[in-house]
Amino acid sequence: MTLRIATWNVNSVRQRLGHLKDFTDSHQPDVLCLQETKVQNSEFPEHDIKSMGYKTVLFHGQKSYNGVAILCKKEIEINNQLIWCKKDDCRHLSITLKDGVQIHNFYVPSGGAIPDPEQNDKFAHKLQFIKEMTKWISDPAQKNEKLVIVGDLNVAPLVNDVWNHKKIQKSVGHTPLECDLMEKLREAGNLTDVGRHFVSADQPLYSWWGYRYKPSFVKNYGWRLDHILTTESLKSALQHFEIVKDTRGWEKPSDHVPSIVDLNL
DNA sequence: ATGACACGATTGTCGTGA
Repeated sequence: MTLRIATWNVNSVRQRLGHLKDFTDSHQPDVLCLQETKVQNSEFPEHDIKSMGYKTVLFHGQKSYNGVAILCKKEIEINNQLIWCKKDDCRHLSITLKDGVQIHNFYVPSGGAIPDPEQNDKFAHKLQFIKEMTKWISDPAQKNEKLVIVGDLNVAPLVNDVWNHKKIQKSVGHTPLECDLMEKLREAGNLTDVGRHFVSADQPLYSWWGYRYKPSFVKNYGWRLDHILTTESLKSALQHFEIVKDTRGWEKPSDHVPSIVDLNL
């Protein structure tokens, strides 16, 4: 059986319903994890999403900012949401499927503009969040499970995860400190970076193109901020990976595009 | 070189994203 999991920072679920339907129809994910839904639970467009074919729709949101959701066509055994950095700011949701595969959907804090935890609380929060994830995945109780960790991790860890490594090194999201923390997270869980499992590290690979500089997408000034990581027990199941770049060229797009993994279970 | 745009909550403009 093939399980297709996708992750997409949609930058407002209500603004992206048309794109969600088109992506669902064209790529048929079994599980679609969303970030930056930007809507409180009472306003979540549950009915619209269910009519796209998702049996189970889980959401954890707040007004204006953040928010995650998991859309699933399969039966779910367990669902859960964890608190990170002692704040319930809607950055995590997880499900466990009947076969024991756990899917964890994360929206890591972006970290503000100044890459200094002394001067910038948002950056301190981001560093703390990644450290907590590292501690969490270090626990053999997690590490030995069949885990798929997806989401907008807001770090582009490798040289070819940004369009200009030299220029961007001083920017939040690609500082040596953040890149190092991401590598430690990966090592702590003995995780496979699925994108780089399929696309060699010497090739550019991006999932985000900013809005502010208009021609960013045309010029391919991108960053790889969205990730899929799997634990060791799923490594042999990895079958296919894809970043669906097309969506960035659609009308009124999210600044992020979906990433997809197929697992052969 | 951090401005540029998009979004939500608001009614004028601000906080946020990265």
